[in-house]
Amino acid sequence: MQVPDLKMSEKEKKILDAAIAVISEKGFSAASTSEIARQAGVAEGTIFRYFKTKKDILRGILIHLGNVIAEPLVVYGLKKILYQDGREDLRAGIKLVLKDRMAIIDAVFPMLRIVITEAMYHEDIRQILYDKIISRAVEVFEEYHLEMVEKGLMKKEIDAVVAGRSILANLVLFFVYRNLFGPMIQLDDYDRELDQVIDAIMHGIAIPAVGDKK
Amino acid sequence: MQVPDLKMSEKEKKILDAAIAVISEKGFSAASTSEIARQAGVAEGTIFRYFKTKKDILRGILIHLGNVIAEPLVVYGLKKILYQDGREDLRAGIKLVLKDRMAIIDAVFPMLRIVITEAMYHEDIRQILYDKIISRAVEVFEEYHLEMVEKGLMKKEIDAVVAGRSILANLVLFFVYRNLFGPMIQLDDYDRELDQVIDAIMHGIAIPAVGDKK
DNA sequence: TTCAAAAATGAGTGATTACTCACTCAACAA
DNA sequence: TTGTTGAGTGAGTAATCACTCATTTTTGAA
Repeated sequence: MQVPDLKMSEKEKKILDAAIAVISEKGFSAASTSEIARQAGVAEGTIFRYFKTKKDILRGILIHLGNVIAEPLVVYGLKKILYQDGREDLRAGIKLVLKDRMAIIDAVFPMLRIVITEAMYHEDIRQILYDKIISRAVEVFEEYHLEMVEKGLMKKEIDAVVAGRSILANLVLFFVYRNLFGPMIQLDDYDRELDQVIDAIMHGIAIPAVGDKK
Repeated sequence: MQVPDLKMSEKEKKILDAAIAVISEKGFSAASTSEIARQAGVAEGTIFRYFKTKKDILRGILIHLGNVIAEPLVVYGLKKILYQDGREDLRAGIKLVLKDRMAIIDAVFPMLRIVITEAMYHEDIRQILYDKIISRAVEVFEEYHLEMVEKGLMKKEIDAVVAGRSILANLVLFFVYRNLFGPMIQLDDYDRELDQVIDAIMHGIAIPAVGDKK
């Protein structure tokens, strides 16, 4: 996925694209500015006209992710589910959105990999990640969750954060299992497994005691 | 958490401990052998008597994780749940085990962070991770899952892999949310949130349709 | 106590790093 | 045509890197 324009010169876009590619391949520390320059087709000095330091390139990637990618990844499509009433519609809607998100994650994975990795090591990166993406995602999901509780489709006993995290968690590990460990395992039928994942998210993995209502 | 002995000289242990500390702090590429040596209290040359290359140190950490840490992280305590019959016992057992796992993850987090990060970038590391830890974990959980299905406590419609992944996923994101983003958020009561997480794992976040049995 | 083998050392090596800066040159104004 | 500007350049710089190896220190059997 290419970096779209946004008050950004052609050169700057080229450099960011190259930086994402190289850093995602080797990791931030192992990626050299000389290789980024080569990949971008500019002189090494040019990079430092647009980014004061190498770390500024990382910040640029992160801000870009927040501005351009976070919105479709988090918000887009939720409304589609939000205004369904039937339970089967809900399930189908969730499936659609999850499939869609899998595709988006796939497309922006290089960028995500960089951000996730660096967030594990640097509190300042984590702070930006939280401010630009996570807090916004929580906000959006809280609204959605409230709507679902009012419709009697989601449990009010489970907080929005826990519920949202459960969805995200299952989605992420589904992705990791398929895309990172895919070569090592015998992959099940995608749709069948996704159905099970949704089942686990919606109704859990345990059999409820007889007579239990919730 | 310190590296325990296992056919390992005092020096080698010291170097591994220092390597884990330094690499976990800065990342593998940014960690220098000179700093690892300083932290270990040995000369830089000594490191290369025990590890042929820097990458061998990483391999050493990974193998150590597989040999010593994976077992308690994955297997230990499952039997405690396995031989409970009551449903409330099951819930309490899961809670105990999850709490215990949170503590273990906390203790080995430096090591985990290194392995997870490098696994994201290198297929060969991923392969070792799969062979030494994941495949073993799947094996253990499959046995547990089968037992639970036979007791009528877990759904047979959801595969062991999906069910186990759901538990792991919720546990991991619970940890990440609390320990990495803890400073940025207002933390709920730990036990209350953990109860909700278990609820989400066991019975899902959606309200089942009236008349539904599973 | 003696001495050979093993372990440990740290200065040295060539390669690579992020970053600088004196310079080039295309584009436009006067 | 001449002068001015600033984006773009890439050789240069000091620092740092992983790794080597000649030398010193430690060890333990005789």
